[in-house]
Amino acid sequence: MELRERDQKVLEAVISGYIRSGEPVGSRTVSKHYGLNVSSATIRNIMADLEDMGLLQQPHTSAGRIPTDKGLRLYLDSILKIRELEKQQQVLIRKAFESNKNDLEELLRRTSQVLSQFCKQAGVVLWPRLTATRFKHIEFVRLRPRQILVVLISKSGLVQHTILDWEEDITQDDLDKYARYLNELLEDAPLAEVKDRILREMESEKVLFDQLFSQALALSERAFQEALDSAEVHIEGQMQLLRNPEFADVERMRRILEAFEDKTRIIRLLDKALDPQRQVQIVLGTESDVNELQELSLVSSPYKRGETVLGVLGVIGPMRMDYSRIIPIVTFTAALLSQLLADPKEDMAGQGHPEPR
Amino acid sequence: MELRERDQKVLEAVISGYIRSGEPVGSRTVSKHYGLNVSSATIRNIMADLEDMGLLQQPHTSAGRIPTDKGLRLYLDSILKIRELEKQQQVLIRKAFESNKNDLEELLRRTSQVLSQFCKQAGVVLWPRLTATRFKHIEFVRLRPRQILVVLISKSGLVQHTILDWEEDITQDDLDKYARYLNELLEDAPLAEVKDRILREMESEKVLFDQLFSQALALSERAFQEALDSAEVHIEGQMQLLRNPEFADVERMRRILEAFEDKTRIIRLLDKALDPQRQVQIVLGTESDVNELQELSLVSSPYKRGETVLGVLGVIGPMRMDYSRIIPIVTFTAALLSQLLADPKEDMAGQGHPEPR
DNA sequence: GCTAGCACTCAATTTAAGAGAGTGCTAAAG
DNA sequence: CTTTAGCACTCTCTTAAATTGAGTGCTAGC
Repeated sequence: MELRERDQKVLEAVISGYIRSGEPVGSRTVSKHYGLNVSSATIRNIMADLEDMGLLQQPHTSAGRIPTDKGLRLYLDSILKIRELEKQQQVLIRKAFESNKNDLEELLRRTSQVLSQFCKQAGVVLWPRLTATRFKHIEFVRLRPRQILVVLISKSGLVQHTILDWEEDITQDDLDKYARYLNELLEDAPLAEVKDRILREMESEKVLFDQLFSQALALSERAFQEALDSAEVHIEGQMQLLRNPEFADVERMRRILEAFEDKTRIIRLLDKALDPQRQVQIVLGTESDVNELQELSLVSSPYKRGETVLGVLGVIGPMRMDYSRIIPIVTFTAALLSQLLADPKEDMAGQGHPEPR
Repeated sequence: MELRERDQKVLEAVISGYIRSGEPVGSRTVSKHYGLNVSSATIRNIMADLEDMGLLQQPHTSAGRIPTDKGLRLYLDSILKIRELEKQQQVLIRKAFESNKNDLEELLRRTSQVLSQFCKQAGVVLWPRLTATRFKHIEFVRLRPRQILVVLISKSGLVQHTILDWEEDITQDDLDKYARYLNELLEDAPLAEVKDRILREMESEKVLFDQLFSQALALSERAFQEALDSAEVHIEGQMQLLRNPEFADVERMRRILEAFEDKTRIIRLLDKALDPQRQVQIVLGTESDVNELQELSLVSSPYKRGETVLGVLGVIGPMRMDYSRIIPIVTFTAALLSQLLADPKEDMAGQGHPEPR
């Protein structure tokens, strides 16, 4: 079931017409405005064929056609040609990043704002996986008896804290000792390897006979467990979605926005999109397993430092998005963010120039 | 212009009818369902009087009446009697707090969830003002040359961090010394006084001649400046608002929800409601200066540790909320939170039992 | 001062009629 | 065999008119 050149053209015309207007596209419109020199009747025949193939569908008899998911998928995979982002837009986006606070979290929040603003949809940024960064510092603070606050800082400046309930009370002095020991032991270690390193250390003789060290390691193990599992995502401009006419129905919109409140779903979705191989990935809602997001679609791109993928960023909008406009924005933003991250901080695996202390 | 008993009754009937249904309430309904033994014609006369007084209004001729802001205000201030929350509900709310993680931030997030869930509106919690808590720990980490990450921990377990750009490079060893010095100097100090204490210390002779100390103080001053100014608010269940039929208009709803995205507005609103004198405060949107929230209303209550007001929590919903149900929930939740906070951590001014180290 | 009754108003709902967009099919032309 | 013109048909959307119903204000009588 191969598509001939002309059939592709028609599919493309229907899809881009639908993306522009949100309305079903009829044969007349296609024959007139998309430069195929055939009559509307011919288009109708082709459209009927495409419908048989499951690429188009009719909301009702005597309406125009809209793409099915399958049709959209085909369009995205093999018809749409992705251009580079216009220079002009590039400049604007660069400018939006200018008030560079050097604070990573700030930078990521800004990124999601930029995405949302330029794409007029919801912008999402999945926080860097801690496992992709390097250890910088750990600190224990005794909040009250048997309760310890652990602050973990990655070399990139991400700060994570957890409160641990510990069976046994530890004085602040001891905690300080633990921290000094661990800070030395783990200096500059990739966080992904930290747990291994702790386990290896736990087995070494030196530790086996030192109550202090072994407790420090046990403590840090628990701390890292909590820290490395956690994932965080920042979503900006969800309300832009309300601008899309297809979400005029409040009840439906409410369900969708409620799904956004539980971020674990979004994280799951983004996690799936974290494929370092591909520069851009598009997940149609129907392809995901998140029921509430069926009618939406995600355009995402991983961002990296050097060769290491840190996280993903992207845009969530209605299936009917102007992909030809949004894809370049997303990939450009991802590249720009990667560039901003690469520059002055060396945090990535395999390229550490440990700084002098 | 005094209201007679009966007039009050009618006002109350109209308001509670309107709150229940969201529709204008007619004279027949009032005379039938609200146990005043007078005919609808009499009610009509009274309603006309109340309208003259500016307490009621008609959306159009031949519609029933709805309260004006003034009428609502009068109702809230002098007619509505606030009952205690039903025992049954109390138990449910207590239960919702049970998985007590001891983590303050977690607790506050949970609180806003509870508020949103039980009130079926948006729940908000203004984070404790750092100035109301005590100093626990400060830590400096040199991220890269001339860039320092400051982590500030309050005794209650709140963690704040900022990145400072410093003119001059400081080694991690020196930073550690600074931290030790400051941790000793500021031990258990109320954060509100910390800046004073730093300034005083800066003038003392001991420091004047010690380059190290003076830089430590300068650094910490900048850090505290950033930390103490920041305010944070957690909002949960905004989407519940979409459930209210008066927000069926997507465009209007979008504007409101967009206002939520910029939290500074909400913070300003809550800040105004932070009156330690009153157990519960109600701000009608029209009384606030936030344009986007004109159609909403806030029911809030301060929460404390001991006698110190830490922050505010509350519920944001349409003006037409079931205040008689929501006010008890809000005050109860505030009291419960205060109780949960009071118990095992001693962090409040004037009652410190500093823990042994 | 209260109430029954009635004329009147206005929004919301229902109904009917068109208009418009688009299709599928057929038959003729290329 | 493919393309095209033509036409009947379908279905939605818009508009206007008619109807319904809730509610009011006013008046006159109790």
